[in-house]
Amino acid sequence: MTEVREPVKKTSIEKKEKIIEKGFEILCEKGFHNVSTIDIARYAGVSTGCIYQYFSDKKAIFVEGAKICLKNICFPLLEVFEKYQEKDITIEEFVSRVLEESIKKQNLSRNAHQELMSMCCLDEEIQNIFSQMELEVTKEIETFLQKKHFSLKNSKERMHLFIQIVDDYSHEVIYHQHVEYDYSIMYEETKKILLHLLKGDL
Amino acid sequence: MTEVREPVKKTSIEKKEKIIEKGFEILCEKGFHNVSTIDIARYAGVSTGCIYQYFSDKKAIFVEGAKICLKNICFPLLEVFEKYQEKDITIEEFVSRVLEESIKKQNLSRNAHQELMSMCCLDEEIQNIFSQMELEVTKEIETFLQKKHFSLKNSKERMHLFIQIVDDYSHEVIYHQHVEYDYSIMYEETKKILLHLLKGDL
Amino acid sequence: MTEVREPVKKTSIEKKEKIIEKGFEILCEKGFHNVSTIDIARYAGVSTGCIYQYFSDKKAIFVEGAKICLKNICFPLLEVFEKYQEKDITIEEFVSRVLEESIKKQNLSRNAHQELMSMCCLDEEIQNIFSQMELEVTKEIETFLQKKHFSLKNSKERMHLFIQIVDDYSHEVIYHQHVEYDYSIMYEETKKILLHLLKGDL
Amino acid sequence: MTEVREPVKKTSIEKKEKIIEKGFEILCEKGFHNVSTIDIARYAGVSTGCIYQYFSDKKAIFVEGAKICLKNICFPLLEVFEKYQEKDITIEEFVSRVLEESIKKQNLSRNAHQELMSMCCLDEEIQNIFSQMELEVTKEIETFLQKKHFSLKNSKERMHLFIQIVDDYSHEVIYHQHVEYDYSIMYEETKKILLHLLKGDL
DNA sequence: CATGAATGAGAGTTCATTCAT
DNA sequence: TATGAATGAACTCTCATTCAT
Repeated sequence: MTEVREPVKKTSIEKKEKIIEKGFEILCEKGFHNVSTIDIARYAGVSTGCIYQYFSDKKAIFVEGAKICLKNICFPLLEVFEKYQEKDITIEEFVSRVLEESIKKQNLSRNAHQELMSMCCLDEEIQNIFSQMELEVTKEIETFLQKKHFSLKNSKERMHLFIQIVDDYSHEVIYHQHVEYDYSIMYEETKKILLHLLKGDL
Repeated sequence: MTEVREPVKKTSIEKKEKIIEKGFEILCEKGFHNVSTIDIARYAGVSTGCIYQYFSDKKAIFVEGAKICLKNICFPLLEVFEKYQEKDITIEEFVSRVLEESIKKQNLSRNAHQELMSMCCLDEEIQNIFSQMELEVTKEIETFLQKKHFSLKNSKERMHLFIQIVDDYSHEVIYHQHVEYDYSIMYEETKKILLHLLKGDL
Repeated sequence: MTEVREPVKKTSIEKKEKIIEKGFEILCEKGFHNVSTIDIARYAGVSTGCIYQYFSDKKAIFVEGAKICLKNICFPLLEVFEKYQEKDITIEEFVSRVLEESIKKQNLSRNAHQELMSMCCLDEEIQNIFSQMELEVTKEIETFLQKKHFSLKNSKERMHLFIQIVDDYSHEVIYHQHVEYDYSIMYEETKKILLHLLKGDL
Repeated sequence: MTEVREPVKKTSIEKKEKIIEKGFEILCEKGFHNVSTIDIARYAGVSTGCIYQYFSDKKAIFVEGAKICLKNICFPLLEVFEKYQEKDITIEEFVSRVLEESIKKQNLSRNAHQELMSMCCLDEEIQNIFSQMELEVTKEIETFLQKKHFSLKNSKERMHLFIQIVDDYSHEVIYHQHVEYDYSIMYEETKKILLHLLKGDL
């Protein structure tokens, strides 16, 4: 394996970022195994050789992209938490914001989520990134609840369920589109579960 | 594509079944794209040519395996429903049985679930199999509830959430093994949500 | 290579003949390399194993078929020679009959000729069969001419040209179908050449 | 099918040409179906991957080679026509030159002709290349004759016969080598036919 | 004798990675 | 640094041939 360099020149940094951005985009759109490094290079507007200057292999591009993508998904949620920590917002409104924000962000990276799930299942490195992110969000919500003077029993486990259900919901809304389901009802039912998870009176 | 034959002789049927069983096993364990047809043949104890007598291509083996695997996951659940339809079982006990059965079955096919999720995301054929199975289970639960004289509001959407959460739970228990979580607490919290989904008083 | 048996039972002889007939037919129609032994077996209504009882390999079927096919093409010509040896037929009429008969026969085995030419070029065994046949026809024409009291100078070489041109003509008429050519004119021009080859007064 | 690139660098152009030259050579020598892409690569001194950079598949190499080969066969003939258009050459001498040139060229590409005929019979693409070439030569001869003030009846059909017989002759001389024939006699007889075709007084 | 399931070497083709320019 | 032509191992799939039944 050729030595991987870290770019220092401004133009080089931009090049690396371009590869991550465009590379992750096309990898997610077409699926990791259906995209060649030549495709990535062409799509990012660089040469194949250039890719191997900044990345050890094809997977590394995906991993870098995944990290950024997850941050982009998580940060809006974290922002919601922060935004409403000081304000006089009800828990009900909070849950609504979280769901809305989650859908909004997943919509921005439709295919990304599919491919992320795929890779997550098969690749330990990606799995760890996921875990790490979940922990961060979990902590943030707990802080939020404490500030709101909610003392939650079994908070860690409930937060996990909370995140999982938020994720399931937005995933279902965006992709599956089961024709049999009424998504406004699904929304209400999901909200009820989330609320009870936060309120602790299940 | 060479014609695909359906085996009639007993030994041939066994051979086809062996390819599905062993093939699906190794495909799930190592990931679809990390296993060659030669690997599958060797692992199943047949020749590569033999594989192409009964399957049009590599994916066909996975699809056949996936169908059986999903049946194996779903049937135990359906059995639970049937088993307790006539008996004097409480809803609480019912939910416990469902969770236990779900974990038991997923344990039998650890890696399968990971690879299934992967492929499900990327392949429409697998997606449809999943959808079909969910519908079947949904109907079965509804029948069960009717026999128990529960009339459920928003039943379809709740059933979807029910199945999803059961699946999340057993998946989490088996794979993620987040060290931070207390799985007996997770179990209790999950049960509470499931119960409320069935009772309708959320 | 398993021993090849010569069939003795009547049904077996019929089976071998069926394989040659049907096998050669499909080999010519689709091209030697585009037909598998399984195709041949199915088309001839026998098992693949059966083929290897009477033929050492796939090529052997083609060779046997080619021999018969060439006989079928040559014999009608030879018949023409014989038929008109005793009768009071003019050389002009004779040439017409030869051309007509040649076309008629090639029409009966359209694709055969194409595939024969292909194989002839690449395979010495087929080449020899061709040479042998040409010699036979050559001799026959000479005999015919002697009976008609034509003593021909350079007869062997002229006969070769004769056969070649007859073959070219019928091949052109049947396959090429160049839209630019008027085939009745081609017929007349060809006849003139052939006549002069026989008459010796070129 | 991976995209096919057109080489621009001098070394790459040479590489592509090498593949055509050497590839066509070995394909003709051993027969299209008896040569693998690995054989071609090895014989041309490149990697298998390199072949697929410049050619969509194995057949494409053959087609490119065939085009060049046919040009090499036809151009010397066309040159003969041009060369003697202005000069005070007799038709008799002209025919001699054509036959000599045809043999000379076919000798340079012995096996090519065999394989070309094979493929021509089975592949429409090659057939078309052949037809195209024949038309070109036909036109050229007609032009030649007009300049010599020969007005030929049935010129198209006669030109077709002319080309066919030239081809037959040189093919026979080079390959068949029937021991029974005296090739100097064959030469004289062929010349007579060709002359009469041009002179129109058959 | 007949069968056709099984074999496995070998086919054409792809693509992550390298390296001379 | 940047390039993209070149590499060749590895892939999926085919089919002439064999052999247990």
